[in-house]
Amino acid sequence: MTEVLPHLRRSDARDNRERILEAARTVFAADGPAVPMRRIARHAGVGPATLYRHFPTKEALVTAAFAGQMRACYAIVDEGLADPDPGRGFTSTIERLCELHARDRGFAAAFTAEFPHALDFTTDRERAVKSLARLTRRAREAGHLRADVEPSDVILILMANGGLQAASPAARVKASRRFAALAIRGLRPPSGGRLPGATRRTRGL
Amino acid sequence: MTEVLPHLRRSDARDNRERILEAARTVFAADGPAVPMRRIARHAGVGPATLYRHFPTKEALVTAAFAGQMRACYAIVDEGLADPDPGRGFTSTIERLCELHARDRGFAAAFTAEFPHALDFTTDRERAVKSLARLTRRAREAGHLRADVEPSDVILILMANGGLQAASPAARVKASRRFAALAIRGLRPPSGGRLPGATRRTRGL
DNA sequence: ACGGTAACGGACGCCGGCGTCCGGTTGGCT
DNA sequence: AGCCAACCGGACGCCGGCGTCCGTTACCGT
Repeated sequence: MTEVLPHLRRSDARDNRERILEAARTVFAADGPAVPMRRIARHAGVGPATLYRHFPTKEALVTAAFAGQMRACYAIVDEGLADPDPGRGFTSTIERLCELHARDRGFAAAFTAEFPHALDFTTDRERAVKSLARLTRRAREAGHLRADVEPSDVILILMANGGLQAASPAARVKASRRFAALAIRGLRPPSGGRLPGATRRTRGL
Repeated sequence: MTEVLPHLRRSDARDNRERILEAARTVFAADGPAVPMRRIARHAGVGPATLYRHFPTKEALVTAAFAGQMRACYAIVDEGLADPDPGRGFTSTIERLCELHARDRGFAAAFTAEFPHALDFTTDRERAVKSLARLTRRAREAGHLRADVEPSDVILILMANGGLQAASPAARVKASRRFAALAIRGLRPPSGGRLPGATRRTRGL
């Protein structure tokens, strides 16, 4: 994991790398991933050249900066799968993912689809998506979700959650919580129990 | 309404104004309101100066370009209120608003909150929001929505709907439809009937 | 302690968007 | 038909972000 990169042979380089990553996390979280590279450099107390040497492209920086958040996502989904109660596992996963995304604006954008073609962790992302799908099917087959709920609906909800923009992070989190609760209700069977009969059809779709 | 502006005394000026507006609608709808002014000018076959003469600021252009969409929004909400069935009126309003916003990316952004302080139709927007609130309360009091649903939840849903980004407009509309159906279910009382007893509590909030 | 080199960061040129000026064009009125 | 002003749009200078070069600094190994 902690391989010796060709550079980083010196201590100050390692320090700078860390300072850059921390600055990136802070700034991205606050203002989204669209901020100019130089602002991150300034915030890290570092020249632009140094920033570019460590992370030649913004995508590289984003990938490195959000590796931790990405792991947190996996952890959330895995813990959901580990929950013996499929319904509770599903619910808490959605809630926690929504909150995570609300807290970190930059990560939300990156996770959803900031860089069109492929962020470096696209593969990892797919793994998480697959787990999420398993989690969803498990909850559905246990009768905690309507029969017509599909894994893609969860993605839909997560994307929609990303649309919740607000001035303060606190307001974002609050809105996100409310939204998650609402969306989860939308996925549950009519009476909350299991398979209470035919699923009522909804207009369109 | 069709007052004689100080300029526009000549026919070519009126023509250009129309061409600019049409170009703006097209480009904004396709790529959102962040596109450079010059691209709209080019698309309209007009020089930058002409564009700026007609619409000194991007906000002015957006306002003018989306006046029609804005009216469509009013119409949708008003028709919802005109529906004798409060539940159906509410449902179809949400569905139609979501679809409208999905079709026109630029308008969605503008309507929600593209320009922080005040788009020119902020007042109008507030009127629409008020009507939406009335529509919501009416549906709730008729027992078509859960007792704890608030008008702000509808705003929440519309904002969330704005987070549904997709490459093609068609995909956006499709996702938006699915999402609207899901969200509406999230607002309905457990068994779809009216006031079937105490509202089940949800974790948090 | 000292040489060599990894690493730093100020400074540079490039690009694209912005808003405006001004010489040329053209519609409208007599 | 001919004038005049309303109107057009190419061209300009400004700004801010980008990515890179190179002289300087300071870390590390002997």
